[in-house]
Amino acid sequence: MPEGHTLFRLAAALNAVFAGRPVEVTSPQGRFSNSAATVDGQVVDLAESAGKHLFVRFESGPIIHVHLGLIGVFTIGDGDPPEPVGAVRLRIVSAAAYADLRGATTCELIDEDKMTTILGSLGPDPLRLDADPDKAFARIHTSKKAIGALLMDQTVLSGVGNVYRAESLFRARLHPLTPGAKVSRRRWDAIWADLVDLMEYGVQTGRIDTVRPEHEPEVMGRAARVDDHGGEVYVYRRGGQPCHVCSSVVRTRVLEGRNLFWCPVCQRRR
DNA sequence: TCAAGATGATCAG
DNA sequence: TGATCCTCTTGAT
Repeated sequence: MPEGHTLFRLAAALNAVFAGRPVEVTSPQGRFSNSAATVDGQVVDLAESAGKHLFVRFESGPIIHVHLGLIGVFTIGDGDPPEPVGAVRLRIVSAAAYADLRGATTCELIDEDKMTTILGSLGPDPLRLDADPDKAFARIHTSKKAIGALLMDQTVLSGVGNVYRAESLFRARLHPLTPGAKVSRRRWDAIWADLVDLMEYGVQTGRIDTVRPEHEPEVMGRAARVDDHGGEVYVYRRGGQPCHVCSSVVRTRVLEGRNLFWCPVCQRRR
């Protein structure tokens, strides 16, 4: 259930149990069997994330590339693995731990060149130290598309999903249908800095909390958890409910196939 | 018990 | 833009 912070945490968790160790790699479901056999028994070098992509490198060269998509889940456990439950596409097992992958959009074995191609297709990731927000602004600044759509475009910016989109635009008090070309440099710098802050918090806690005491203390008492995927939020999945800040009814509509949420007063169109 | 919807992305038309 | 992939949770029946 991924936005960028989920993948970042996942890479760290996989490194903690598998990096530098030989692992058994299987595909109980069968769809990854041939590729699994190629790396079965090999030593894991390093797991790393970029945007919503996850890469598990093996010392012998091959790389497992995973994209969880909308519904994929990678679970990690200690000790001996249980009998596979459901469709386990990929299972990695070491002497002390195991990891099961289910429901992923992508699970494939790739080489260094393919990984370079994938990384090259992605916009800057707010969680990576080498990320360059100028690259994203260059795309946004010249686009007629809505900023709400541009933030979700992984070639513009990587790792941001529907929750961070809705919440970062609310926190910037920016209407999601504002054309990219009308977003000023100053505005963009503030959104980027906020995304870095929100996503680093997400890495630390495993939750998406965008209403936080240090940001807006007066709102804390009114904010309510939406569900377990995240924490206290301003507008995400709150369509039809009152805005925590101004009490206006939070709006919702579908934009490019994804649900969009905003407050029509706090995020007034200009 | 069952259907719908969900933090995503790709492909066809 | 809609269909599709795939799994899990939630809410309706």
